[in-house]
Amino acid sequence: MTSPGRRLTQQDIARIAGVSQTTVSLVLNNRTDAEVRIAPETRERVLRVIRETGYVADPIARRLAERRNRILGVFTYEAVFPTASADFYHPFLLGIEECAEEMGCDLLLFTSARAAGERRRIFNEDSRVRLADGCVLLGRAVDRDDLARLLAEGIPFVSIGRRDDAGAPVPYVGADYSPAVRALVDRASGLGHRRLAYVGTGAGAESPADRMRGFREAVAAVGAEGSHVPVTGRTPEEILGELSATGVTAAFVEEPADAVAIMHAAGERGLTIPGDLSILALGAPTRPVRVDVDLTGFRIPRQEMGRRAVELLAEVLEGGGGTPQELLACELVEGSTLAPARSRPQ
Amino acid sequence: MTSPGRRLTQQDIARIAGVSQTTVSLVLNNRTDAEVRIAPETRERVLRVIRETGYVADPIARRLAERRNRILGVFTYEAVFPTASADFYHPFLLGIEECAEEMGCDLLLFTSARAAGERRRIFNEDSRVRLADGCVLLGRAVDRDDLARLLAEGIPFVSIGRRDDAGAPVPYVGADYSPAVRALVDRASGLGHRRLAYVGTGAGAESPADRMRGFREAVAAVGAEGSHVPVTGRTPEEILGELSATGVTAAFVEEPADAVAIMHAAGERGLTIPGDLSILALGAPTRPVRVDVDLTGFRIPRQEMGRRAVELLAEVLEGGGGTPQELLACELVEGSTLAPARSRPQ
DNA sequence: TCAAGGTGCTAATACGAATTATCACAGGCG
DNA sequence: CGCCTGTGATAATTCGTATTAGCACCTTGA
Repeated sequence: MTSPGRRLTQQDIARIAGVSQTTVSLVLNNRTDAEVRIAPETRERVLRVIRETGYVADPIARRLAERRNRILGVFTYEAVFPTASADFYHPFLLGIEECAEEMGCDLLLFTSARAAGERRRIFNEDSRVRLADGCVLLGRAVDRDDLARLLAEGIPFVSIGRRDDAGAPVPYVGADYSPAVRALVDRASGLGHRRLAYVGTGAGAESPADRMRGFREAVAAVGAEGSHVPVTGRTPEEILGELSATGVTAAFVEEPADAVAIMHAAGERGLTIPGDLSILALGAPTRPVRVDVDLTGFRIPRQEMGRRAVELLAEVLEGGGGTPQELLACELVEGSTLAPARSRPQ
Repeated sequence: MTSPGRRLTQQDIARIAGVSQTTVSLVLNNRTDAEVRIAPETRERVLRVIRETGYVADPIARRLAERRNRILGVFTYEAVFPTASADFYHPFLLGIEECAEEMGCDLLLFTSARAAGERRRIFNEDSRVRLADGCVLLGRAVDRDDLARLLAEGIPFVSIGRRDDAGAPVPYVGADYSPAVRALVDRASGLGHRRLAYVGTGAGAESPADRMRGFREAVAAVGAEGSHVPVTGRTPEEILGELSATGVTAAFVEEPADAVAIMHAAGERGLTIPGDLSILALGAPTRPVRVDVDLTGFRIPRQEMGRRAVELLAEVLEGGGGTPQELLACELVEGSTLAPARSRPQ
């Protein structure tokens, strides 16, 4: 059943070949430096024994001798697999996995970091963050204190999603929301929309703040009228009501799930989209939702962000020294929920 | 600001707490043997330093010295996250994650196991399978040689999905397809269906073979007529054509994605489901597909299988000695694609 | 004949945690 | 005073591989 006796070691090979363990190691690693010389016939003898015995180096010991795991940690505030957020996280993880695979690294999911019933924390009682060589942080909102501590303790990490400074600059790869929102506003403006609204929180974390900033700047630049319609604690009907009441013709909705809900509400009211109201979706749904229309908006390059995060982490681990910060462009999505503003009696 | 160069070791903790590395190790492992005595206040001091520094034992070193590190490996032949198979793997991973969490284990995804451009192999140049205490194998088809080698080297593992012997019995937890398919055949037979077809490969791996076997046995038992309609390289229209031509009234479709495609083809031909043709789906879709009908068939207990695999792996690690092999029952799904056979002119 | 230089290999050690074998120091007793 | 016992901690060693420093031997050249 189990392999007979002990696992073969370099020591065993050395004994059989009549050389030292060092020599075996040198031959195995094919070291041909000027410093190290092995007679061809000795090398051949060692190789023969290795071939005959089928010896394979123990990866554990090998990694102990190097100083790294080749393990990358992935920390998410929300659970990785459970269904609610799976759709949102999935593309990031896809990119992370791809890149880790290419780099020959394994991924460690910190699935155990959950304080009972509580929100996850990076530093809980027995945090295993240090278990990996470095880690990738995933999550829309990241605890500021956690970030500060990661920085202070010099733990190599890269955040997916832009983060404000937390005592020091945070390494991140984010989506470049501002210009993307600006481009949408330009489009809407070009189609005659003059009363625009930002529908969403527009604050609370960096990414909504970035979108809101892009919105404000663009509205100012094109000389349109921009309002902010909050969503928390309100029904789609109420939101739609406010949009209609204030004569908004183009709604820039932070969360696509809200956009879908508002569209349904509009349908029930007899309003047509985009005939009566244009809807622009600012990103990807973070809540599970059945999207049955082609929302105009932009695509967050999630997979690319995942990939890039791992690449940057690798650089950090190589001792690059700097604090990488990158924003990746979002690609505009044509969709069918933006139309020319209907000329209407003022 | 810690120097980001090195990672924290027990030696560091020892220095800070003013004790020896041995003491730190003893405290960490909560050794309270009669042989080992640590003064409560010393223990507390060490624990405090550990808490403050967030020290975590290096799993590699641990695994080298001991033979456990509380890390469970998850090996998949296909990538874990990519979209094509995500929906299929997700429930398994969910179960695995849940159970691992309860056991206080972390999960290590072997994402690095790919030889450039090739299919993943468990044993590549420096296989990291041994990095974890044991591992769970996931994948519809598993390489026979890999299994044999895992067995030969005595690496603890449990396969999700039944596997044929590979030199020796393979530990697994699988879905009990045969009886599930048999139950569906019984149902169809009870509703008057006499010409049944198995639509799918019915071979190539254990799970299709099990379904096919269940189908054949059941058909024989109820004295119906059963045929095999292959799918590889054929369009849904062609398949549907063969079903019609041979007078099949109930199609047992291995892959739900195919079932959906066949239903669409039927719709275009003016055939009604289940009026003209009953469709039975044998499991869960392994390809992404929009399932807009309630397929009659059975549910593979994927989450439970994931959980159970981890539990069995734990038993194996405890040194249970045996080779656990379990099949979990599939739950029948009523659905709406099975109806009484239309009495039709022979 | 002995220093200089080249060649081929090995002893020693590091890596980080776990374990075994001791060791230092009380206090109690005869 | 010397012996014993219990307590609390540590030095030394182990796991298997990689690396560094250096040793022993041989050839040259003066």
